[in-house]
Amino acid sequence: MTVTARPAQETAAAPAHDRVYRALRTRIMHGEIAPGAALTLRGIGSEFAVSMTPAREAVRRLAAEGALFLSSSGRVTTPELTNERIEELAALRALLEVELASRALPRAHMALIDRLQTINSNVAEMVSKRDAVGYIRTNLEFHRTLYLRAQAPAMLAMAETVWLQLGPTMRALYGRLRRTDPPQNHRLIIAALKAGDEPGLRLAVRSDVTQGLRLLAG
Amino acid sequence: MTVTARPAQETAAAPAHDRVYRALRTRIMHGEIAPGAALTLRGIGSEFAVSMTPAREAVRRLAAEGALFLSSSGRVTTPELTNERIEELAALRALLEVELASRALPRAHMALIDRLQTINSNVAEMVSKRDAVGYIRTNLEFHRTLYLRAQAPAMLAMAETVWLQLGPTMRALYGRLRRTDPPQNHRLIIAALKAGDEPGLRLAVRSDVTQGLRLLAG
DNA sequence: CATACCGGCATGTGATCACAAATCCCGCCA
DNA sequence: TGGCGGGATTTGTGATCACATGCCGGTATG
Repeated sequence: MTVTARPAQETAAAPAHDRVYRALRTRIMHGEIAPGAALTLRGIGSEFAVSMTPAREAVRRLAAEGALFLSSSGRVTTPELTNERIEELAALRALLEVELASRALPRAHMALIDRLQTINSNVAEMVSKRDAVGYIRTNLEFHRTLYLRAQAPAMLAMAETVWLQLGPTMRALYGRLRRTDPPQNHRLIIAALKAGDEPGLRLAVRSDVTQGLRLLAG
Repeated sequence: MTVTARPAQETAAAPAHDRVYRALRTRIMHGEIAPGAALTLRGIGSEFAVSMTPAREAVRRLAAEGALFLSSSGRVTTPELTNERIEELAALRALLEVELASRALPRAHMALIDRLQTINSNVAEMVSKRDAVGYIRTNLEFHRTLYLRAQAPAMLAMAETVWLQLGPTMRALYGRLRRTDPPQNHRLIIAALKAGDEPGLRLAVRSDVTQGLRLLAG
């Protein structure tokens, strides 16, 4: 088939493997797939109406980012993380996101803070609706919006890779915990941004990032 | 063709795409390819006596790790980093490797320190021989040997990803700077390990990781 | 009733091919 | 002499196929 040249709308005319990659990536990052779930190349191919070739490329790419696990025989599943691995990834989030927030701080003007507050109200809504996927999505949007201001694309890419790896597990985790209180740490982050309080910001981000992942230790 | 089932020697019987991936990865990480150098799928395929399919998978995997750059039309080159990107990657190295070293410290016994000293003498030899690739290789071996003790595989994988991205640029950088003095920071690292001095270790690692990358700012 | 064997099916791997588009190079014209 | 157009070639993309292997059933046997 090759590229059918979208009549309009699309500016890039994305190749098939890229469309598949992006679709799967979003699904995994948002926790729409359970940990340990199996995928097949032919299954992916038929779902997106492509052959095995682009499906394979998308899967390889995701596996390289740690978003998928390839068994020794090549079978594809979402990763089932051990507690140790989860703690390590949480530590990575803390390390990377504290730095990103710190770099974003001097560039965070009122317009950005307003946007963060808007997003945060969406987060609160998702929490109250107990919409796990919606919560993960808006929560990541909150963090990404802040970190984009850091002007550090490589660092942001690494943070997103960690989110990807945690995706399926996040879903399982947030499904387990029944919370309806709004995200308190997000308010601390916004307050620290307003005050230009860097130590406070670092602490708030660290708490926000590690809070949800701690409860599995019990 | 498929797998020809190695008679012996190999424990894993690596698939073609994996062999290609590993070979290219080593080359790139060790700085054996110049920044901006072009690769072709057919070229890679014929070099490793495989078809385009495994070559493509290896390239995609490396591109996902940032080791290769794919132009919008799909052309494959090693990345040409801007100064900003190099500084960001150096900051990432500092962030990740300081943490890894810190986690390795409590587990660093004499046997490990001895091995580090042996590796370090190899580093010194490479420096005196002005062997850029050999220097990069032994230098990374020094760091990896230390960080393996941190028992943090995800964090180590991220650090290696950063090394990969810097590979081609490292070569160009170290080729430019004519140094023959042995690695002073490595000695500081070893001394801090012996003394169990965590702040000193963090500082030494940070200096070692950022030193070589600073000179481009001038 | 548990376990080991075995056959069929599902699945990943790699080769090959057709196609489109990007790139390159050479000659032409101003 | 320098820039530009156009055709040949290079190059990535995606589909399809043959094949080996691994997985999962049933069945027979202890």
